Amino acid sequence: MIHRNRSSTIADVARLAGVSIATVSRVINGNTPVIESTALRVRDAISELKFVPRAAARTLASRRTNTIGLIFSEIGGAFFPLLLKGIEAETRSAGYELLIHSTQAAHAQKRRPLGEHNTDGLLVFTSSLEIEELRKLSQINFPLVLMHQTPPDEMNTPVITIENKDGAEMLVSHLIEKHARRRIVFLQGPEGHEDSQWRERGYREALESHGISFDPGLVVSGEFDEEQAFAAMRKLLLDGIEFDAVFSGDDDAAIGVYRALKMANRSIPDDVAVVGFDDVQFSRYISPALTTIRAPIEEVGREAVRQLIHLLNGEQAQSLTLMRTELVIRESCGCKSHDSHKS
Amino acid sequence: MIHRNRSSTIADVARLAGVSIATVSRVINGNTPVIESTALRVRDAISELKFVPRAAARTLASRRTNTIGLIFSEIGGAFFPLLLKGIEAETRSAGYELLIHSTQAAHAQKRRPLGEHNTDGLLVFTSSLEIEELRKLSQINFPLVLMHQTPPDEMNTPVITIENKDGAEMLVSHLIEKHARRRIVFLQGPEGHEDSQWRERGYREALESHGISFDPGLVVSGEFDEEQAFAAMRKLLLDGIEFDAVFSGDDDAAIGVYRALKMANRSIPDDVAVVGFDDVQFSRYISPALTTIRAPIEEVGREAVRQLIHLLNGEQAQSLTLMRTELVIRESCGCKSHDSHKS
DNA sequence: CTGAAAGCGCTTACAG
DNA sequence: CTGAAAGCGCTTACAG
Repeated sequence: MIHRNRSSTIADVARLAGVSIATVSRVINGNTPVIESTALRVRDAISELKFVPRAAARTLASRRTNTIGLIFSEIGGAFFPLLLKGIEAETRSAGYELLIHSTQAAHAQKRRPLGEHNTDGLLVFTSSLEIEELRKLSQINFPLVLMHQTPPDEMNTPVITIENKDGAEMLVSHLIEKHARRRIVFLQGPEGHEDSQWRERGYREALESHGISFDPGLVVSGEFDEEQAFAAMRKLLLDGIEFDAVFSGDDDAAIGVYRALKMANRSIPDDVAVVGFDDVQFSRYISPALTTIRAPIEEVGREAVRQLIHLLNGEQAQSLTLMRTELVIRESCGCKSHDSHKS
Repeated sequence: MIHRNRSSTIADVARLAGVSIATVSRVINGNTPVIESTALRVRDAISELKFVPRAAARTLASRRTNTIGLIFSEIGGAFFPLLLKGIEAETRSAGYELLIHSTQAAHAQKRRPLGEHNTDGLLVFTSSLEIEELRKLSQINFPLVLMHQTPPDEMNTPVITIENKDGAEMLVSHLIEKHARRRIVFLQGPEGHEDSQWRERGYREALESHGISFDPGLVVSGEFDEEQAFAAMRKLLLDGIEFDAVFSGDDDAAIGVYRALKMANRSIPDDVAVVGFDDVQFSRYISPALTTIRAPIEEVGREAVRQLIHLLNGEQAQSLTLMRTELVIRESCGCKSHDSHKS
């Protein structure tokens, strides 16, 4: 360990200001009235000594970590930055620290990385935590907010999610109504993925309300993943399945769909219209620009923090927050671009 | 505050195992020999009580936070996820926690969000921290590693950065040699941005070594930003400046360049070749696919953590780590795509 | 190899 | 409004 001249503590401040450490603590926390003149002396001493309270000591004494934990599975995807941005901003403005953990490369960890021992509450994205883990946390009443995942009934944990079904329905209805498509492929996400299930429901309802009968042969698995979607489309093409549109499940998968169609010399959107979901950064830049659903990802993050903070304050939290989604029409559906962003 | 039945402490474990808390501490930390049979009893007690040590108590007692801090300015950009991914993985595998702070929306914070009071060391990206702040931390010998930023001479802080100059030189030489371009615009990044300065140097050396004289009229500011780059290109075009290629400074700026050129009906790459820098996610998807430099961003993050950990262990750290960059040839330079990823 | 005890740096009843 | 003191839950010399 490198030698560092011990930085000052609350005792140093108290001595310099000529008060007790209790008084220093009170002016720092501002939760108990302190006579202004002494408060002033304390503040002077604090800035003279450049005193910064140790987080660990405060946590230990107050039994609050003042920290929120975020558990996410795929750091590094196109989805994460936006979510994180919202969460970071809101966490910070509420005066909390943010501890992040990715369960992605989860080598059997001996110690739970995030939990009651180092956070006051947890934000959990989709299936980044085993349902059993969630249940345990819920049982000890540990403050928890889920994003894009509904908890088991008995778990009464607040969840923030988006209008997946409405979004999907808008998308598919648009293909049917404006572009006269009737054989629309749907690429499912990972097994059990809730976003995918709702999107599929929206897809089916759109078909139904337009009198198009559901064809199970048009529903295949794209895993919300470029490569998987590519493979699935290749197979469909090789099998000679007929279709005039693809709802790729999400934007990442749309990339794979584009590749497969181009390889097969099917033009987008003339031969096959393609639509995605999420509106991540690259969606407007691919060619043709992707028609998709804008999900308010950053706002999902912010709202999740807000609900968690309600919980931390012992207040009531909203058990379900459903965020509106919005149709973003570009070119891959067959429209001429409406996107104000493009020239 | 919600009531939670107090979870078990080291004292509970000690009682159940019939040993002192010191012994429990020793088997947890494994730094002092403990006879196997008692160690076993302790481990049993730990799992029976589901004991997890409080981070705060350990920190306070050991005077180590076991936490690394990351200071970054622009969460939410295309660059951040990759960097974070590398940092997260390496931090975790070294057994440290990661605390993240974005200085982006830095409302005057009363308390330094990350520092000696809550971390053992800090990772700082580019200019996300004032040089004065850096100096203060350096003066008290606080472990610090910089990314993409060289410290003032007296500061002897390790830095991890990439071969900006080489990369830029490869890019510009490619334009000159393979595509016979001679009037190449360079879009600078933000004022004082080190990456930009090196890239400009590479640009100039490439010109020089090919006997092309430097024209200051071709160097304008794009700020590594889509909108700024768009505006800069518009102006160049309106001013009637002649050019046959653009090195946009980074990939984000390339998007703005594309828009401006398309708006002016200049074809890419026939009329104007365009190259970027970074190889972020969207670069292969835009049309035409962007020729750029691949920077090993994730590896920069990992290496930064490694160096910081050397510092934390009181070992010598490498004062400068320069990561290789790689030319990624796609279509915007005028080549037919070499990118194995595309069909 | 193990225990008793001091101490890490704060917060917070409890008195006054 | 302010102080003395207990206590938060660990780690780590110091003895033995």
